[in-house]
Amino acid sequence: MGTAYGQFCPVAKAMELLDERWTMLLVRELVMGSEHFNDLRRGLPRMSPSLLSKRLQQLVRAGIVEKRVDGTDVRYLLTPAGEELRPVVEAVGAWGARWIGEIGDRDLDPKLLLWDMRRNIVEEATPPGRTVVELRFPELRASQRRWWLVIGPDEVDVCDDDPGHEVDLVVTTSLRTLTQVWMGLGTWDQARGAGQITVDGPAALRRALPGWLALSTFAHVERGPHVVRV
Amino acid sequence: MGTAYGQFCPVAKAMELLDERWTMLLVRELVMGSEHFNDLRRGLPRMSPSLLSKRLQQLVRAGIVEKRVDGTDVRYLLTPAGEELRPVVEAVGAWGARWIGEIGDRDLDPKLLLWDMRRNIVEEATPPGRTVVELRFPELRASQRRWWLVIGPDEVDVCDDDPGHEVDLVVTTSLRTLTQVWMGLGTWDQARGAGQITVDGPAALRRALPGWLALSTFAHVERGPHVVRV
DNA sequence: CGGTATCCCCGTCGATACTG
DNA sequence: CAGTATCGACGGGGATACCG
Repeated sequence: MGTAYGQFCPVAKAMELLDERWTMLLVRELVMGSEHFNDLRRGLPRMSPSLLSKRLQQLVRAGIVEKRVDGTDVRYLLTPAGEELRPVVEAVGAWGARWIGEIGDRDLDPKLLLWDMRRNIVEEATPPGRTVVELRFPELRASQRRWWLVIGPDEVDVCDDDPGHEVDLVVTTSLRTLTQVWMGLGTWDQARGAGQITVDGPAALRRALPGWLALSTFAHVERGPHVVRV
Repeated sequence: MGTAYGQFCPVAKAMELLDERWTMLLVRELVMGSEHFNDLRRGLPRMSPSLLSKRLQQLVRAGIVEKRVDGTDVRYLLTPAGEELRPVVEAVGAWGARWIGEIGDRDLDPKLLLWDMRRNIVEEATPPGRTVVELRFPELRASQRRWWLVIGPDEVDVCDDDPGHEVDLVVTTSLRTLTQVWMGLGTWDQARGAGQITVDGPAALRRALPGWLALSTFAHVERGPHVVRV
């Protein structure tokens, strides 16, 4: 790992493992349930594959992650020690949600947002059969303007080009608005009331939408004054 | 801070502030109550003063630390946002105490151990007047072999050379044993029973010692299998 | 899908010295 | 006590290409 701190303190020893760039975010992805290399990549799009590979090896060596190979299927699973990092990730995320000020445009990413949303969709609350939701961010450049969530009976897909299915719901908003709603800063209904989100489609589907589109893990953290600059 | 992650996730935004080397340990020192530059240095002896200065400035800019200058007196205090990092430090330390395997010889440091002990001494439980405890680590080289804790009526001093006062108690042990007791791996009495610690001096003082020499903040964490290698 | 290999730059950090 | 100044190396990590 990084150079040792030369301290016996448990905080120091733990941070020798955790303070390298990307490591905590990788642990976050594992805690959130991603197991495959390319799924981890989707949650960490700015991390190079070689660095992801290196970090995974470090965590395996440390005893935090188990690499389970089953034929062609490779999974990275948290060991019990790794699973117990969940409270650490939660404490960090709760602090961030509570104190970090407004996020910059550089931190908005439609692909990442959709991927996060995908992970939290409440399958039991989705309509039977297949539901296709199109998301439109008119302010973005063409290649990032339209996205599709294909909520099948058994799985959810995120597409950045038209999957060809008939669209059931069209959500039009700004990327910032949807990100903020997802993070729990203002509610879906507030944003709709303010005209910042419009939803087109059958009334039943529109009403049901907030029921299965669960928000971020940290959406319900009680907020502080958001004074921290980062 | 370090390069941005380009993610809106609160974990990512928080780690942009916290994942640089030394930062979490500096926050630990502040959470533990150190306020002066040179006190912070004592808790972070391998950190260069310029880097400490830089990190403090970063934390001040971020809104986590307040630099309060009062004449010649300079103090670094946690803001409310910084104070709320305490649960993060505790989660990290608890995880480390529970899972990190045996610490290496490189992580043992008598000066740091005594400084940590000094901070946790229960002043109300110390004997009235001045008590001088000499600690002996026979296995260390001469310059690190003898230490003195001078527990005055109002303050506690750590000395690495003879303060000249009459010594009330002499504790002889190995640095590793004392560090492990301090961290909660085995008790004072167990170590004494095993002949790994001897205490010489008046019986009343010997009996009282464990009462005012409080252990590490993380000594009472329930331990796991200590399988993590770092 | 699941990674490795390579290359090179730039920034961090460590070391040391020095000052008000 | 409370820091700044300087400087060099080293290696982390970003980018890119490529393989099984």
